[in-house]
Amino acid sequence: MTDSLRPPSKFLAAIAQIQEMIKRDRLRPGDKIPSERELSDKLSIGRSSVREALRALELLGLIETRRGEGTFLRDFKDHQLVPLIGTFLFDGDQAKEDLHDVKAILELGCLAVLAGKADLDSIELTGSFEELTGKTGNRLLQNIWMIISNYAGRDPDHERLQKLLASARQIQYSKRQ
Amino acid sequence: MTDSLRPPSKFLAAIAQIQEMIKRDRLRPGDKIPSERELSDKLSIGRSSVREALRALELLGLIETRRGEGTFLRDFKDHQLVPLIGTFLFDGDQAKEDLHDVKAILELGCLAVLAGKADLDSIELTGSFEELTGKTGNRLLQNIWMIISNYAGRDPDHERLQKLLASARQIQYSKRQ
DNA sequence: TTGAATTGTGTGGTCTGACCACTTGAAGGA
DNA sequence: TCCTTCAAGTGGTCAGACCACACAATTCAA
Repeated sequence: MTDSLRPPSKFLAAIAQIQEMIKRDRLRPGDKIPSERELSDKLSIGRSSVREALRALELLGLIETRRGEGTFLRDFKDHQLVPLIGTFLFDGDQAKEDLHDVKAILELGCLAVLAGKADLDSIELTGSFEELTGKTGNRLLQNIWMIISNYAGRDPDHERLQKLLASARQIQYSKRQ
Repeated sequence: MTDSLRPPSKFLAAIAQIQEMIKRDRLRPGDKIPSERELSDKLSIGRSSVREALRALELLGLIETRRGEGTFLRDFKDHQLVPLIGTFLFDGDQAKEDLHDVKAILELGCLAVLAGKADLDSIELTGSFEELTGKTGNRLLQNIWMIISNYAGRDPDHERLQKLLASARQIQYSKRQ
């Protein structure tokens, strides 16, 4: 007997089954998922373990719980995720630079994506960058940028944006050739 | 009375205090953190709530628990995090494209960072991209790329990498002017 | 009839105590 | 010395009990 005898913890099992349920029932953000007691009953898992799973998912920002009402699927926003991870991950000062670098990378990439959709020359850099990420239609990119940006702090540095835009235009032109 | 009357949940409080303890005691990956019962005692929080916090941190890949031994700080790797998030986040087919786009963006950015450090011309695209992300020295970038890449699946598409490298070189050259 | 107050039910939030399974190391005996 | 045994500590899980809260139905007074 090597291993594989020990079944996955109820905690993980609960997460998996909850996920499956969400998928099977085609639940969308905002929808309500069964109560803790009901889940405990249906999955034959103690309420404690169900709660551990739900709390974990909540910390990930995937669900939202409202006392007296229930538990709801959440839109992947307003996550406490990264500030949290950041606390663990970043200690020194180097981290701050990393953060800004990644942010810049995402923004440059965002512009590059837009370059493939429309003419960059027509893009106005008036509002926040958030609008631009939205225009890409790439939800994942948008989400990651929001996460990073939220943690990095907003900087209305228009000069930097102009430089980014310039770089992006170069990419665009090079693709045209 | 507007609000702010309701104290943060014990669950979140536990997470916060555990974090603080880790920071205060200068705990490093591999170190052992106090047992659940001890935490429950020290923080004056029921063991259930402590467990909810620990399970959440475990799902994030921040800690590791070994039955009979204890709970240990973990290096931010091998996280189950994103396959999980992905299951929630991605439904349609559009998501797959998003994923690859973001991956490409990160890789382009990675090259751009390297362009600021060394000569891109000397970079060899032999091994996996993982090496390159490591060379940037940007842990965050590395981590995010690993997450995305892990979920997007590895593709040894050298042709695409060459194109990326070309774009990166352009950026580099434009900066030199 | 209408409106406000009450109550009931369902929900998440938390604690406690009790087991079980497992690891470790110390105590004991061969 | 070496092996066995066992006690203590740890995470894993469960059941039950409350509490705080939200909501809807009900009740009762105006």
